Amino acid sequence: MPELPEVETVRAGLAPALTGARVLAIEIFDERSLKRHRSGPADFVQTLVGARIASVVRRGKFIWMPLEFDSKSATQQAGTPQLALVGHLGMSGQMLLRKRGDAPDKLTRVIINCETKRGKLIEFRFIDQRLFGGLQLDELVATPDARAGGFSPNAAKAKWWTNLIPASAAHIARDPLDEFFDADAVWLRFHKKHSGVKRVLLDQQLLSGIGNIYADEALWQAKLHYDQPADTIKRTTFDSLLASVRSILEKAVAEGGTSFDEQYKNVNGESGYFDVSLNAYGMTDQPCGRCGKAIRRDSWMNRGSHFCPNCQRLRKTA
DNA sequence: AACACATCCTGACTGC
DNA sequence: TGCAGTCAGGATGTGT
Repeated sequence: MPELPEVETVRAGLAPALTGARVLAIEIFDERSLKRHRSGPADFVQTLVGARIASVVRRGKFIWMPLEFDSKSATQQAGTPQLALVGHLGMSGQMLLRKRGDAPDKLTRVIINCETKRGKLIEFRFIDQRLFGGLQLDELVATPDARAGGFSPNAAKAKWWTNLIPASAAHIARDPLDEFFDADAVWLRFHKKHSGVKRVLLDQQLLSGIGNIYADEALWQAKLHYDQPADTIKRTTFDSLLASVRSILEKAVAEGGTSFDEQYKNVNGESGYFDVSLNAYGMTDQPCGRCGKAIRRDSWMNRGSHFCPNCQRLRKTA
């Protein structure tokens, strides 16, 4: 499912169409996609209809759209919290952009009808097979470090929402592609952890955006076993692991995300191409691209860990 | 506090 | 064809 590169591809696809767009109407086909919106589906609709989308922002795997309300500007000035439409793709979510009236997409859970700032009528469709993802309206709060909440292309000029983040995503760490990502600070916490390095890489509160695929790929590139305890890893190894993470994420972003299965789609419903360059994930029994030994898949945390048993060995220190 | 684990869900695909 | 079993890239709450 979607990890940082897929979510960024979606964000980048949504932004040109949705920035400045106004919400006209909402169709809910499955309320479970709104379960994280605590005030209920009716409140979701009532609040969101009429709002204008100010931007599309991402941190890690979270996407949010700061909202502006013409009719409520007076109360906003009086201290009402700023709101954002927050989305998470979970394991199987997609966010598609369609023209009003286009053929239906399977498993569509919510449609948000919008008018773009150029006056085009479009549908933002939230599709989700497993319902682990969802949409919600959430209050924006100040970031703890008073810097940008997340990535968006028009954040260069400070806007009212620049240094805000949805409360529900405030605990999510900056991702390795974030311009304010602090490698030294991450190292300080990383090297004290006794858990296996893969578990630590997947901890969104330490660094965000990495999921099972890119964890396996980065560990393969850095020649680390998934269960190598983080506190046995030297700073130089951590640095090269981080360099691997960054280069893999950047490459995947440049290629528009992975499409290992049919779940991941960009906003036009198209798959990415990164799967051709996977070295570990999904390569069970295939020869390792470095040494030729068969890639192994271990059952791990209710999912899979793919690694080369020759290149990626558990060591006393790494 | 830090860590490990169970749990939330459905649909597509595989193999008998 | 039908059906049971398997699998899936995440996040969170709970218990130790």
